[in-house]
Amino acid sequence: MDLDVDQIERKWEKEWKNNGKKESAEIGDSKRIFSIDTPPPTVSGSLHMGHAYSYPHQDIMARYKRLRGFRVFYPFGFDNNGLATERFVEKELHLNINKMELKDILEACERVSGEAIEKMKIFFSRAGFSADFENAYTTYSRESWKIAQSMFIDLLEMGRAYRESGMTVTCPTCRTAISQIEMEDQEKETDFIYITFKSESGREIEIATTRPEMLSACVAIAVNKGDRRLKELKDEMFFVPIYGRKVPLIGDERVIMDKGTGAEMICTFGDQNDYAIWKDHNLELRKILDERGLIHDDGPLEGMKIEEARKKIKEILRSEGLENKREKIRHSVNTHERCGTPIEIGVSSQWYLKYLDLKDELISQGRKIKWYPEFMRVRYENWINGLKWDWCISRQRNLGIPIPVWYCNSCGSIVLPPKEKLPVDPRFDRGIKCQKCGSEDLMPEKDVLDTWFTSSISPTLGMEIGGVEKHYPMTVRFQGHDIITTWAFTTIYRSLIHFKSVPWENIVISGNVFDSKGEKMSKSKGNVVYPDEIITKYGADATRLWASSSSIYEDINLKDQELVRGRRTVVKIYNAVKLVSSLPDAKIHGELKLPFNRWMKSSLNITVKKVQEAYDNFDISRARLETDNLFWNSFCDNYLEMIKYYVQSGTEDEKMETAACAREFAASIMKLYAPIAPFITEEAYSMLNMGRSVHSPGWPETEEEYSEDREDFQKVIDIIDAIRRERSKLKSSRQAYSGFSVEWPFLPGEKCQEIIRKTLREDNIRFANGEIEKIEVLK
RNA sequence: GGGCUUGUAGUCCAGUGGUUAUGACGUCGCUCUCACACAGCGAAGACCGCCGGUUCGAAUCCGGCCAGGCCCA
Repeated sequence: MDLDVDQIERKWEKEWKNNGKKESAEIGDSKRIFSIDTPPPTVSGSLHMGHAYSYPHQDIMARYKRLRGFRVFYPFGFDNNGLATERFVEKELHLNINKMELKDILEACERVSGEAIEKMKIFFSRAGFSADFENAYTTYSRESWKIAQSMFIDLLEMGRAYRESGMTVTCPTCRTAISQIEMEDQEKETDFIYITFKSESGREIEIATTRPEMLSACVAIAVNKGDRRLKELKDEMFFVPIYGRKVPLIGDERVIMDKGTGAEMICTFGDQNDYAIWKDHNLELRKILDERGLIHDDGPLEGMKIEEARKKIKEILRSEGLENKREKIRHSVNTHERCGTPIEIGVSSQWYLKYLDLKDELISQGRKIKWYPEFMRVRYENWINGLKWDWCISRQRNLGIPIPVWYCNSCGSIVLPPKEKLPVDPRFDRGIKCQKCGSEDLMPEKDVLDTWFTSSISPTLGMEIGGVEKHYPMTVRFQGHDIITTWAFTTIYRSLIHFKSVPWENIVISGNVFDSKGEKMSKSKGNVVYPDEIITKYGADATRLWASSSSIYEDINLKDQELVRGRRTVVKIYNAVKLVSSLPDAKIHGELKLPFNRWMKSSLNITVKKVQEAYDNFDISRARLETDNLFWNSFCDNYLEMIKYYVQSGTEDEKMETAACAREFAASIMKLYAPIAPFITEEAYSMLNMGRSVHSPGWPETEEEYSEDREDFQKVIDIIDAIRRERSKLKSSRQAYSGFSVEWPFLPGEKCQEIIRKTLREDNIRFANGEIEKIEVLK
């Protein structure tokens, strides 16, 4: 008969909800706190397998710690703030956000993301997560605004936040400035165009460029300082093809000699390298890109988008014979991670958070946190060492927490709202006066804060909004290795400047999920599998068992076989407990007499200790492995086979002792599995009539008992195994033999001989003490 | 290009110096035995990526190479 896993899981999901179980707040010892800083999932469509893989790890630890009597703080949030959500809503409603009123945009975002969050909650509940969803926060709530704005003002007052006009990295598609955090390198194939510049005196120099559309912004030609052309041509001025302006030749060590022709054109804001050279040589400013990413060259490219302009200028260069050569090259381009658009360099006023001065401190903060695994910290440090610019936190978008600032038109000072007035939205709120001159003629700041500005204070949000007692630093953060440089980094940074503390004592890094072939899942490849499909097919417990099947930090492929194994474990648990639950409901009194009870008790205690140590080290797969071994091998394959005779036909004492032991052992094993497979263990626990929930505090004991008996009895099991092997060799179901003769270096006692006979259901087994292990079949 | 990391039976995954390398999926026998055929018992299947070194002894430590992955340029 098939076990209806789905029905069982739904039953308990409902039961837990109805009982109004407060999973986070009141349970456990208030002096022993285990708090989890959960990365709020981004509200941008459906959940992916990465969520189904890494969120169970947190939940398993939360459940384990509750069993151990800890008070667990497990707040949960949803990230509905910022660009990702705004773009999601845009897509979902087929909106052209650029043509809408700000108010309408924000309203649409709030509505759509609210619906998406409800759907996500349904999934998290179905998957058996025990986080505090009742008090779930969102990163865009009024409370979040208030906290984020208040902290922004703190940063301003401590001189960490500043506004500056300078080079900015912008995304022409998303039409906003972005930070280094959001940049991503991508290999792209591009045309490398060779163009000759001629001088007034007819001398020539050939340059190569991947961005011919920037020609009208060209303000110099640069070669390496060691290039002989620098001496030969240094007094020449060269005409920019098509545009005819004159530009000088300069030398700079940053120009790579063997790339292209060794000469390149320097445009204002061509790329970061251009910008640096432009700045150091005090070259002319030529800005040809506007905020919308359109080119203004007062020439053939006027008003065109970048891609379009590039195509056009290549045509012109070719048709006018100005292009010497065209070469396909692959090179890496900085792009915006959200949309893949190559970034542009511009000049504008933006808000920044200063952190370049804190590199050493940030590294030492990182070292105060215990990383699981340790080597992941290296990535954090590499990232910090590679930081080039302060964190640009202003975004020219609609959805985001407003920067709580006005600018006084009379005296020019920055006007802040009083903290009790927070949250504010300068785009709508009026009635603020300049603190300095009293003027009411203020200009509101229209920019909003980067999403990471809010995400980076998730510990604070969790505690303040999630209704959790102050407990800082939190015990642990779980997250993927792909966001070490974003989430982990920004959180550690914010924690340092606001609280002079690390945000958590531990950080546990998990891997990514790939498809069954080990390839990244992507919509374009069509290999995306969604978590709800998996749960529907295999059940939530099986999915969680899958998530616990290998080391957390390893990338994992979504393989059927591991899910099948998980489901089998669930079925096996159910069946084993079904047998035990049919036995008389007895309690253990005093010393155990039967050797298999003593052996099982001892084996159990050893395993409990190992499992406990594994969980304490966040080594979930190890805990799973040890539990599996004990349950499947010792408990099911041997112990349960042994007790069958004794609970049926043993003496009254034997019956009672064994029934009581089996029940207690099964209940203990359920405790070991409970964090990983919360549903089936709850079902099993109720079948065992244990009264309480398997998830109530309580953990089996670990004292070593009967350890000598365990070792002795292992020899008995060895004999059983050997006879089984012998019997299997006969390949016959018919009893074509009358029994076995066993010669063994170890002679089992009377009771153990009986156990062997009864377990194997072979009445005729003769035992003798011998030198070697020898078994004969009696005809 | 730099850093980190992985490479164990057809497949997945344990194992960090010491006897015949763990377990699962799959395969092949036997068994529908009274919890479970989504099972039990048993069997076959691994030059532990390749090369070299350290060591009495290496899957395990060191170096090089090859092949993946991730992060950063």
